[in-house]
Amino acid sequence: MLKQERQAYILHQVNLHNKILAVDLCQHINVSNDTIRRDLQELADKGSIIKVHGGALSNSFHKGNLLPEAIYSHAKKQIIAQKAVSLIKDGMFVITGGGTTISELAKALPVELNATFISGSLTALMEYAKHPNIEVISIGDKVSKASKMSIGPDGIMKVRQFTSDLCFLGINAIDLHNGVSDNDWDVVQMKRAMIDSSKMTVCLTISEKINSLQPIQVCSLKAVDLLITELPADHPLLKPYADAGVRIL
Amino acid sequence: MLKQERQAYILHQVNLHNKILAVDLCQHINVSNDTIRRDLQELADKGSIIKVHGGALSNSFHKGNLLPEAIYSHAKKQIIAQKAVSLIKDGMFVITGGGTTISELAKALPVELNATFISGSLTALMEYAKHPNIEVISIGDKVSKASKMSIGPDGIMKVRQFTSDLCFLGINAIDLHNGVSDNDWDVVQMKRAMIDSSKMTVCLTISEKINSLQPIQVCSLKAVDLLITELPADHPLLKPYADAGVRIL
DNA sequence: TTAAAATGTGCAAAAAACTGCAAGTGTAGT
DNA sequence: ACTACACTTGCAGTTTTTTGCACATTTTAA
Repeated sequence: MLKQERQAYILHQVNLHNKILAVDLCQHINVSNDTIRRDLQELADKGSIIKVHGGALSNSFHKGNLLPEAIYSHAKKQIIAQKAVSLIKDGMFVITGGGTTISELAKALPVELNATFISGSLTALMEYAKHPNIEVISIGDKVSKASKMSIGPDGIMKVRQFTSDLCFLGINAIDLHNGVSDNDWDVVQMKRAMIDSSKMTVCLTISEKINSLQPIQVCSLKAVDLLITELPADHPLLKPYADAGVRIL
Repeated sequence: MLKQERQAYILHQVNLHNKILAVDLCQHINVSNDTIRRDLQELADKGSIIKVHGGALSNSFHKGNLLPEAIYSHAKKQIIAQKAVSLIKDGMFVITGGGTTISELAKALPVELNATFISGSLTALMEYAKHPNIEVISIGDKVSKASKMSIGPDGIMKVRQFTSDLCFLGINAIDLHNGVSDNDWDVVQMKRAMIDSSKMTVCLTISEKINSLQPIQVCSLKAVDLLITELPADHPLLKPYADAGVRIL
């Protein structure tokens, strides 16, 4: 087998599987691993692949999969935010949790929107406060370091004083049997209070968290009025939830 | 599984769930926890994640969002912050306003300090929440767009429930006849409540604001226990205030 | 305070990589 | 045909990387 032929094969395999082991190539092509190593080195020098100890990775792994992974999921959250924004009408009272998805929601709010936003998340509040026409109400209490949220009985009591039109929660895990679940007891208490005090509960999550489970249940599926992901509403992954009575957006 | 592949997976999981346990990773990837620990260490060294006992956290939350250089008279405010920090002892309850000077104070707090900080300023709260040993209590109410502070009767009532050891206020104007003055009615109400509810009131300001006047009086000079500027305590500009009974630092 | 879990460190085995070298191959010019 | 030469390939010895294990230490939780 010719050198160029061999390298073309390697490149093909790498791009196909996103990775390749040097030992596998040795067996497949039946050449010494020295030859394979030299091929990988040349391809890496040309920038066609990324050579690592034990084999090689596709370029898309770093440049198209890893770094943009953050951007990619960022894009997903923007899609989710757009859908969520469409639910908010002038004059509404909206209570929200925290997290990056909610921050995206805050950034996506149209400037002409007149509404009142209630939250205990410092990051979310900062975003809301930048908007010109939105009333912002901060829920105060002891601030949780992990979640950058005010959490405690005092805050929960304050939340219960409101009756909001919408409750937006970025969620960490949801599955058919256990509903929405999370891993922070105090945050869960706050989320429950938010759900109880609003007419409609909307859960926001990227699809990767669908069908995952965390130790503490926030609420059952019945309590979720609407589920928003970056996927289209008729996506098969969401079908079971639609069947269980959750509206999908 | 290749090392880079593994680390990419870890990074993905961390960014997805905002946290990950080392033991879980061991099971998922099926390698020894030594390997996982080394991976976490490397990722943490690169700054991709934050390594903690038992696993790792996403660093996306903890990145600072204020550029220090953008703050006016940044160096002077750091000097002020250093002086102010020297007043805080372990176990104290400290109530603070907002503004860039207070943010500098927050950044200058020593990591080993154990104290409780109370504030209604979103920016200040964000800074306090980054510190490991500080209890943070958020005062909630309607958020003022201009000052990024929670302000209103509810918040004032909450402030009055505390008796703090120290009250730090960044001030906009101070002069001999009118004492401390400001230009935002709601903010002034909150500042008054903070002064009333603490044993000692400390005013922080850069020297440019000394001998200036704003429309609304916050408090008289008598109510100010301590005045901190970037100038040395015996500077002639401050002499009249010392004569009037204000301690200078 | 005590027990369990997690961490750091040193070490050793296995895998992989690097280096130099020699044998094989193909090409071009004489 | 034959030689010179560049190029490729495989081999052996050494070095580096990776990984798991044992043990002492630290941290956490009850």
